[in-house]
Amino acid sequence: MEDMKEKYPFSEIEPKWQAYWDEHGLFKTDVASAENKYYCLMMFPYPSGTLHVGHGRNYIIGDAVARYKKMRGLRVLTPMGWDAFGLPAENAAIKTGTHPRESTLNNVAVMKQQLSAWGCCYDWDREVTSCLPDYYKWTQWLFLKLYERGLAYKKEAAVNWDPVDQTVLANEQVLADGTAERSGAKVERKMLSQWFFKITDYAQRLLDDLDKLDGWPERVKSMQENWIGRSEGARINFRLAPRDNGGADTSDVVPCFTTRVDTIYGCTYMVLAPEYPGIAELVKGLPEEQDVLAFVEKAGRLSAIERTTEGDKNGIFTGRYVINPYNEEKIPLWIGDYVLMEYGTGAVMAVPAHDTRDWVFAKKYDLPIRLSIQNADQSLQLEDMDDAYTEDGIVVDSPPFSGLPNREAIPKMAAHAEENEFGGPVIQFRLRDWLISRQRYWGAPIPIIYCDVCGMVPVPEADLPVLLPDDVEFKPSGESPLKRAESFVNVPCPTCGKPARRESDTMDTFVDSSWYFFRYLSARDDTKAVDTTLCDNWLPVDQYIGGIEHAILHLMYARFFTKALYDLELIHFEEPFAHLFTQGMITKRSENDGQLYKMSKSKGNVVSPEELIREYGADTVRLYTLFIGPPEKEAEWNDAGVEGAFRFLRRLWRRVYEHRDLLRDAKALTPDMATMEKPERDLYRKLNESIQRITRDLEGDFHFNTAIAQIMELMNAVDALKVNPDSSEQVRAVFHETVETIVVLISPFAPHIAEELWQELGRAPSILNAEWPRVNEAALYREEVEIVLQVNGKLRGRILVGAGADQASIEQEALADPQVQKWIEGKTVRKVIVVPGRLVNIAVS
RNA sequence: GCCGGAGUGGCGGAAUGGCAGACGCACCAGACUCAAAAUCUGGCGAGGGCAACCUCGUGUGGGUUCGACUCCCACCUCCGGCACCA
Repeated sequence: MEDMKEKYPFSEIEPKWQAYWDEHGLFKTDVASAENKYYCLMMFPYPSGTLHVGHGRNYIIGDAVARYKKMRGLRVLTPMGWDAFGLPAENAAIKTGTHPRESTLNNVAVMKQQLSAWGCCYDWDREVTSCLPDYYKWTQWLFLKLYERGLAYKKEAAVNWDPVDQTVLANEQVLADGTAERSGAKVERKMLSQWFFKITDYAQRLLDDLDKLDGWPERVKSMQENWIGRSEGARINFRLAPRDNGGADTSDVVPCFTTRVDTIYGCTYMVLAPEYPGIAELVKGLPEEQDVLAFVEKAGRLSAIERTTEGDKNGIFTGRYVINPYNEEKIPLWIGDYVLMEYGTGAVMAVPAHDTRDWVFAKKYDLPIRLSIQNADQSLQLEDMDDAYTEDGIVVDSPPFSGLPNREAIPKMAAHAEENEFGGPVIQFRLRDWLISRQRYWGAPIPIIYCDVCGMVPVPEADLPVLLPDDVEFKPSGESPLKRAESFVNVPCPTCGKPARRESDTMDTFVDSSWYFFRYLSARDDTKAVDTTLCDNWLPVDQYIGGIEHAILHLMYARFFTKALYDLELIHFEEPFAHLFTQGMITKRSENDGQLYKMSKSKGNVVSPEELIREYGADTVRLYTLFIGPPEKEAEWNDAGVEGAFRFLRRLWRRVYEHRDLLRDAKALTPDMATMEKPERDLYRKLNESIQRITRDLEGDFHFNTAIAQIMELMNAVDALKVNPDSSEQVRAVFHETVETIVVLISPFAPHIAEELWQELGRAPSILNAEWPRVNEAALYREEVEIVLQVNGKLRGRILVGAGADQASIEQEALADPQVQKWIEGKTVRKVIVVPGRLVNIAVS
């Protein structure tokens, strides 16, 4: 063996061990057996080309978990792949002319190299790349399966239009402030015919099954719950009052949804969304016609954000009336821009006395207001109110329901609607169907053909994949660039053979990422999308690791896909991820304004790993990243902190170097508690306490920061032992065992140095095959324990007592302690609390 | 407004209801050195005291308890999600 280098030679050993792991395929997993399986999954990245240390946290955490679990004897599956379709590559192509496939695959190669330089190991035999035909063929196949089941459908709807990326977006991809999640553009509304996945069919199941996800963070579950937005209420059909002139109407019912049917006797008007179907019909020939149509037209031009600015509500009277089925009252029918067509029925029963929005609208347009709920002391007076009363109370002026507490009235009044066949209880969700069409090139083509004779025809499975053509001009025009590719668009109809046209839109890239974790199990299988048996054996994923930014988007879509595949009987489980870990973002102060931001080029606060790895090595970057704070929380990157991690690894290296001869010779020695003196006995106890604590930290929620702190403490204790070649046999034995154990304990975090030192200590590589250290319970025993002495809860001293000391004698000793004497002198001892092994608290007065 | 999470030294952070501030960073002092770097040793919440020690201290105010960063109630601030969703 080569002589050990004095200076920690990270730049030599790191590439060496990376090559070793690669050659020996240490993370290549045979999935034929699922015994002791552990599926460790990291969200696969978009290959943007360069990773910064903020991205790195995800992979470093995942790699540490995978290494730890492997050493615990589990058969770990850690695959990696690429979410490789997406707009950045296409936008770059527009600017530079480089084909997205080329730039994407180049970026994949670069990022693979980066991951390797971080020491992150994967089973690359299972690599999936979503932009390659062997993957997107199956994305298309799954689309067809959803289509067959009616879960993929096309409809005309008001959709979110991103004017910068020139494409439509799903609701999930629009932020609360009305800007696009990706481009930051202000989203516009457009009426377009688009493809949707019917995720709303799964709303209740997606909500219910959140309860099963014990391994998920509460906040992610709560975010999904908010997003799904279930509310219980009632559907009530108001009758349209006939025209005065007796003219006919296409429909004579206006249904509405309400969660407050108890207030329906206070309903004084009704409001329709401007997009409500048939408004033109409704007002035809009335004096109000022109004004109403102008109002509708104007509302339609406003963006979602302009329309939904709270407070300002605009409306117009239609000239028509509806009849409240509870009291047969005729009330005016209005149109209001605050009513959403997408929620409920697009019609709202307005109860200004008990709804703040209706109150504002009624005041503005001088509409009548009527109380139908009274407060507890019956003191509500309309004249005194300056806002709606939305609290609970007693139903009034609502025969035959008057006098009921309103919460009790709700089910009774809904049942009344059902009995009389003008409505009944219903559940309403906020969740909308998932819009998946994108008017862009770099995505999986939607496998549908439009034939003038046969209509919409799915591409036959045998014809998959529908390949993306290469010769396409990328100019964004608001229509898919594929639409201008003649050879792509013009195809014979698969059914009748007549000339037909292909769908030219591509799928949202979130479709690709909704099923990749199934594909890892059979990535090279060209006969089917997913392998049912392998998936059933290896899923749900034991540990999923990724960013909180996907709390709703990807994680909801993937759950939906899993349930849909379950219904298709392609798999036999309904939730894909048993445990979810969302790591916090790494932030850094911007040099521009000194504020903390997520790392991004535009903020000028990006730390790239290359320079750090060159200067300190990958193990230092890994150790610091894991030590920076609790991994689920945000953390601020601090360059000085990196230095600290480096110092620790260098110290560990030096300690082994300094004592290399002693360590080699001590290999044959065994720690024996019977012959240990106190100093090495203390270290031996500390060693075992550390193993216990570190294991607990990792088994819990991956508390790497405290685990690493514990290793540092143990190292401090090693140094305190002051070992030298003349030390006793037991000192040398304990020293050897402790150093060797430190190397094993640190190996998930700093694997390169651990491998090198492991070998230096005369062990055969790889350390990944080493067993995780076990606690020697006997070593934890203390002959003497320190007892803290308190008087009235304040620390007044400490004593050492034998481990077996009984409460009475501890109490006696405590009371005899001079410090304690001082504080209880002249006072009455009222109570003495003895917590064995911990403290004595003496209450005096 | 509703839902979720968090407030601890100069900084990142640690503490099964039982010694608040582990570990690291920064800083200060000392050793080594011609010197520097590196390394090693020690100190490092605030206030008081020559000192032994004492008082205060985990966002604020109450409460439970022998004992509260930890549990309960009310509130403040910050972060995230939802929000004209009827």
